[in-house]
Amino acid sequence: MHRLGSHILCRNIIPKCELEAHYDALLQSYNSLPTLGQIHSSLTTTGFIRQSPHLGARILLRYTKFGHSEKARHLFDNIPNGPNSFLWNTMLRAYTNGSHFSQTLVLYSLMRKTGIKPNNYTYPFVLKACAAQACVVEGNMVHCDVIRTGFDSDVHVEAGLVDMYAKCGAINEGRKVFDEMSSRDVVCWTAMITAYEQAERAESALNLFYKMQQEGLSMDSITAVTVASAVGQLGDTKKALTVHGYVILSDLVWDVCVGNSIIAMYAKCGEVEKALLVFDDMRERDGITWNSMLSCYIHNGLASEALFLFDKMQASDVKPNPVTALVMVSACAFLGSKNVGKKIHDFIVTSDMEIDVMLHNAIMDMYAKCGDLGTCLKMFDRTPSSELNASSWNALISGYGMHGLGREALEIFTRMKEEGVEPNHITFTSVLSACSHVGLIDEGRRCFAEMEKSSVIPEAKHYACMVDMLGRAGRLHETYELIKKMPSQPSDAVWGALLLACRIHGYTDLGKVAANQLFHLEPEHTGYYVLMSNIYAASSKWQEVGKLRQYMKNKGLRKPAAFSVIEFGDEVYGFHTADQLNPFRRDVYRKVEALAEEMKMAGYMPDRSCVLHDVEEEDKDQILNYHCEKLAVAFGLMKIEPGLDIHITKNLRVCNDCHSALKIISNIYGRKIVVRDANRFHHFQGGSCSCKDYW
DNA sequence: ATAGGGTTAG
Repeated sequence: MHRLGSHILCRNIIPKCELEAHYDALLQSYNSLPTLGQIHSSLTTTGFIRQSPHLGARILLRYTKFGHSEKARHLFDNIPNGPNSFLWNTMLRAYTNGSHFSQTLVLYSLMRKTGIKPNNYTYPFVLKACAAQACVVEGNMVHCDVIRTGFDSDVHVEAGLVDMYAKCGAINEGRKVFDEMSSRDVVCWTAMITAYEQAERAESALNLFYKMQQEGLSMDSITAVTVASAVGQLGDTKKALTVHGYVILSDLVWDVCVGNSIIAMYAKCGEVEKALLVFDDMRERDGITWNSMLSCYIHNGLASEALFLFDKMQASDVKPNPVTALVMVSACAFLGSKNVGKKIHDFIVTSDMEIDVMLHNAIMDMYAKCGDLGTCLKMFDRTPSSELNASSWNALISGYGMHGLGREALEIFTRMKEEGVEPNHITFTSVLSACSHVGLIDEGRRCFAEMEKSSVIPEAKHYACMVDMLGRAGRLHETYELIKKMPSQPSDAVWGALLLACRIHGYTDLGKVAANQLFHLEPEHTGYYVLMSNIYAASSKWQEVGKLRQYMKNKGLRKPAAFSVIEFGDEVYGFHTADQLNPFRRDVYRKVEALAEEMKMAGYMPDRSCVLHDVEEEDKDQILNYHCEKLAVAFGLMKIEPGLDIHITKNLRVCNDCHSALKIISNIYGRKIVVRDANRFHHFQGGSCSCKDYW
């Protein structure tokens, strides 16, 4: 600041133009806000700022660069003879870029009142502010000004208008502007395509994209990303391949953002291998690239592949970020892999990444879903209540519920309300299903009534919980009445819950009502055909059973593969019934057959009704032996040292036969076996299950 | 001297 001071002292002997040049140079070379403030204040105290509008404008510009719109505005208001158009635009830009959108609009109306003429640079800033706040009325007024001042054929202004209308939800207005343009460049096309994509009108977006190509315009990386997102919405592999082709032809695949969006597009189309090919071919990968590939695996049911890729990511030059952590933690929750989950938790704690509420909640949820309620509760208790939100409480409530601890879940629900946290739709789902798992009917009814009085609108999933709860408890007619009273169309979950209740309690006719709805709503869902044929079988209606089976055969419907995973050390091992590739299959199959003999000695009788295949009766026992949860248990008994619990996660519900077998096995081997199925936890110990056979 | 389209991981 010495130089600056000397200039001020010598101001009387240096001509004004030279002084301006000096300050210009100073402003160029000093790039920090404090210095700028010092220059500003010395210019103010010496009064130069009044003598030289040029310097004032310079400082104003600098202030806007640092995002200090207030300081800039102060200078703006004190410019002798008022600011020129350029400075008006600069000031508007400062507000818009600083997200002070209402200030932009206020200043714009001041500009009009003052009689300053807006120009082609003015409108984009103002339109952006309207778009950001979805001010369609103001936007419309600006549009009128645009027409009045004759800037309605400027391509930048027009693109701004299209975008403004789209962001205000007035797509058709935007389209009108778009259609009336005399010439459109790639930006305008992309603005219009994005408008459709954002409005979830993916077909329209793609049609417009094809039209753009027909007109001979080539896309750029932004177009590519938007179009890929539109295809992702449709989940259409054929279209995905076409878009991928265009991207290759336009030489855009090497753009990281484009590559990322192509991976996400394939992920949403269920094309894991294609996504992986793109991933492997990328020349450059950022955090989003890795996270996209990880979540591609997870959303397509390949969580163990995700764990493998996560290790590779740690060895790469891109380090995991909080989103990576979130993706991985939920993968572990899905798989029920507590050891891996803990490893990732440790990684999160030791790396210095920021843990926000969302991640914190996801970790608690992971522990609960991996059967470690203790750690979940400990984390909850150690968190200051100011840092807990509804999802934190939900994690605990659903955790207790899944373990069949309905009373505890209700207690937490009460505490949550006492602490002033508003329950949301997930809270009510968790509470209702907690009640359902243990048959707390009165409490469940009370919660449902409470929800009807609260601001949470009961959705189909809440009705499904109620139907499940009442149905399991045998109150089938009450259930049916509830369904008839539903304000919306009953979903497949609702009818499914009723069908299950009919299976449990042997109601054939009501079952048929539910099944007919389901066959209509979800014709491809095999589980419902299986349930209905179980109902027929239970009342010896073999002809009907045969008819259903034939129907499934004709339609080529197959039961989704049952799958169990078990953790051993830091590895996750998967088992499914006809797995010829499993490296442990020989030992495991031998063990499972030995188990069958041991169980028979302890009084086990295979439940052949659990086998739907059309095979000889003796062969059914073999099929039962190879059910995936039995294979996983056999593996666990061989590998996991005595004294440790055996944890298994299954993608479907445990079948009746496996449920009774696991009870007996827990008794013979004196081990605790914890199984999480599609609905809840079963803790097998000493010959009985924590669900008390109510499931 | 100033301007328009942005999603992709959750």
